[in-house]
Amino acid sequence: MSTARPPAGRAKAAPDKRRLILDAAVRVFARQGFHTCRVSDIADEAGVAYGLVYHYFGSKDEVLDTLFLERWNVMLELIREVDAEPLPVRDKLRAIASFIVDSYHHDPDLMKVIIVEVTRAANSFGDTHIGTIREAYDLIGGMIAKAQAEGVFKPEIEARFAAMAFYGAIEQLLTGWIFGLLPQGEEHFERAKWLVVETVCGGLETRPAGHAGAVSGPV
Amino acid sequence: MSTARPPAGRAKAAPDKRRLILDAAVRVFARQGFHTCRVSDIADEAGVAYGLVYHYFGSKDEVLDTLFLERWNVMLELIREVDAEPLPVRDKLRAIASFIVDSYHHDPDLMKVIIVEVTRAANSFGDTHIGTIREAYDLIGGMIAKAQAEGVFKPEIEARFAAMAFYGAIEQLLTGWIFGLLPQGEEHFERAKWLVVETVCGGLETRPAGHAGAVSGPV
DNA sequence: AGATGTTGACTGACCAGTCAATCTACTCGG
DNA sequence: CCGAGTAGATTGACTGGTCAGTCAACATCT
Repeated sequence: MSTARPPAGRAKAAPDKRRLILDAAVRVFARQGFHTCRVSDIADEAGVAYGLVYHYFGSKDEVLDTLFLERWNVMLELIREVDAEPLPVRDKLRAIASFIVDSYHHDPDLMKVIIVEVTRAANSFGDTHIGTIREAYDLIGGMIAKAQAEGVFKPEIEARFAAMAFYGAIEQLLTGWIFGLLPQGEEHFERAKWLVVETVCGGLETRPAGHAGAVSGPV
Repeated sequence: MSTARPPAGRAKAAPDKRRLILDAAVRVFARQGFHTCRVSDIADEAGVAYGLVYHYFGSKDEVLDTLFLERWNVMLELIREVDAEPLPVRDKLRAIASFIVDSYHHDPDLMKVIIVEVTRAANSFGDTHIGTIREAYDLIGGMIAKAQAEGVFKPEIEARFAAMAFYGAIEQLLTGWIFGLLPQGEEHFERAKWLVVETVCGGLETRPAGHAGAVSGPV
């Protein structure tokens, strides 16, 4: 049941096999998929004995759970921080899109695993973490609702729906990269962030005019 | 290898066990997920002997492949038809959104299976059908590119990206329904179609003004 | 009688999870 | 400073159960 068993006072040289296993699992899950890979694949990839995986994790599932929660909580944290600041919606959404795209840029395998095996897995893992996943959607929905209350966004579109569409658009861009359907690279990543925010905000904003200074593209 | 083995000249009373198995598979896949269910679950659900599944299909995989292709090809067909007609982009996209949402409305389980097990499964099935899946994205991308060429849509957003965002927004709405995160029902389905088109087109159109007659909502 | 449909017991492979043994690294009394 | 004691880390052979796919027999139709 325990999700992590940090060696606490460890700080010096130790190779931290737990981390090693987690990182290896990301690569293996990304390459073969959670259901198709064997626990021994993870152990091999980590250069570690089979049994050690079970020393640190209660089950194969727990390895994936850990990976997901580790990352998703970072995102939740960021969303909350952004939400707390007194920024225009557009900037808030922009920050979220940036975070997700940057996460992919930084570790494509991890994001692939999270999206494919958890976020979109309507059975097993998706169900298990639905509450945690939902938090993100709700937070975004809240931002949009607030913008509507302030008159920045049109009120006739349910905030929850808009939040899902926004998040879905981002995730699909990642999917496009994962499947090799969209061109990757720094430049395209920046462009994608801009596109998503521009599109969604453009469609939601009250005053369709006034793209002042934002029309020319990202960075 | 063969995907289907249609009984050809069949037309009369036969219970058409093949169809029975396919329909049962949809229910079982939707309920338990492809990887977690056993072939015997499908046979049981269909009220048919285990071996009969292998009489009609070469493998468990082939059952899913068949379900996916059957439906995806219908969608491809629709997109091509819509594309061929001389309609404004907005109407074309609207038709696509409608089709997908209606498909979910008509058979939620089937759409759930297709999305969760194929469309978004970056390994195995996703890879197998990537070409077919891509066709849909390309077709939509083409529509958007054309609209850009005509000056209806802004040219600075890559059409391919916009297509992915559009499709992703729709799929995420279905995901919201599948996970029980969004309210369902005729009314909400109609609203969702409108939202997606309104949002995406609103963000892509050249003249952000002129929502004439479309602002008040669907139907 | 031949073809096609239908049955379900069986097999062979595979793999998650267990466990007893071995190996560290560090503690502490002498 | 030493060496027995110990707790955690690490190993990999093994087990128990599961399940995709096979097949030989039986049924039904033409």
